[in-house]
Amino acid sequence: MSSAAVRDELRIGDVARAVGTTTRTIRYYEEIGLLPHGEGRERGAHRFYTRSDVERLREVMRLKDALGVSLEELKTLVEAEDARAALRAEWQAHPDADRRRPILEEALAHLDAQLALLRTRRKALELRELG
Amino acid sequence: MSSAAVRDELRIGDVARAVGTTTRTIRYYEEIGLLPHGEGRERGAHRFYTRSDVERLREVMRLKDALGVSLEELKTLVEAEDARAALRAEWQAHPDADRRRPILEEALAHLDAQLALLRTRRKALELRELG
DNA sequence: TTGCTCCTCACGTCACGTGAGGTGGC
DNA sequence: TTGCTCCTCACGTCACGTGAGGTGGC
Repeated sequence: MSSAAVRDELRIGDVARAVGTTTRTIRYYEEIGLLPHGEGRERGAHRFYTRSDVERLREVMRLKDALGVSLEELKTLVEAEDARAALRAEWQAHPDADRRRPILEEALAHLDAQLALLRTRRKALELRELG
Repeated sequence: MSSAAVRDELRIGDVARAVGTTTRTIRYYEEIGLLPHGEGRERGAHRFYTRSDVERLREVMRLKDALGVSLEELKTLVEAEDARAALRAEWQAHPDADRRRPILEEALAHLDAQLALLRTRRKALELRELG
C-alpha cells in the first residue's frame, strides 16, 4: 500500500474514477473556482484529495445534473451554501441573542439568493416541460 | 389569421416556441443534417414547417435528453430509424416472400446498428451511476 | 410605412478534449 | 531503470449564443 493511500490522500486520477469524470474536468473546476485551489500546493506538484473532497465533488456534479445549471451559477450556489455553513458554525459559537441576530440575517440573505436562482431555474424547466 | 397559418405552415419562430428551443438551434440542426434541409427552398427565403415537423423535432430532442447522446450519434440513430420506416413501407407493398427476405435482412441490419449504439450508451450511463 | 420576424455570415462562448513536452513518486 | 500517473500550456471541438447588416411578409 502506498504512503499516499495510508494518509488517505487520493490523487486526481483516483478522484476522477471515483466520481465518474475526467482529470481534465476536475482541473477545470479548480481553474474556474468551483473547487478549492488546494492551498499551498507548489507549482507543478501533484494535487491530493481526501474522501470528503470526493463527496463534495460528487454532490456538486449531482446538483449540476439535477438542475441543469451553468458552472457559473453552480459556483454561486455552492459558495452560498459554504457561507451558510460557516454562519451556522458561528451561530453555534455564540449563545447570546444580540450576536446571533446579525448572523441570522446574513444567513437568510444567502438563502434568499439561492432560492431566487432556483426559482428562475424552475421556471426555465417548466417552460421546457410545457413546450 | 395569416395565410401561412391557414396552410398549416409554421415559421421557425413558431416551431422554436412550440418545442422550447431557439431558432438558432433549429438552423444548426438543419446545418449538420439532423433535420431535413427543406427541399427547394431558395437562398434567403423563409423556412416553413408542418405540425409533423414539430412532432419530429420534439421526438429528436426527447431522445437527445434521455440518452445524453451527441448530435452526431443522434443523427445516425434517427437516420437508421428513417431507413427502417422506409423498409417497413416497402415490406407492406410486397406480399411475396422472395422479395420480402432482403428487405427484412436490411431492416435487421439497421436495428443491429441502433442496438449497438444504445448498448454502448447504456454502459457509459451505468459507469456514471456506479462512479 | 412601420414592426416584427425572418435571412446569412461570422465571431464568441461554455465546458471540456486532446496532444505536446516534461517532471515525479512507487 | 522502467512505467505509470502526474504536471502545465495551448489549441481544438461541440453545441450552440450573439450581434451585424440586410430582406420580406402581414
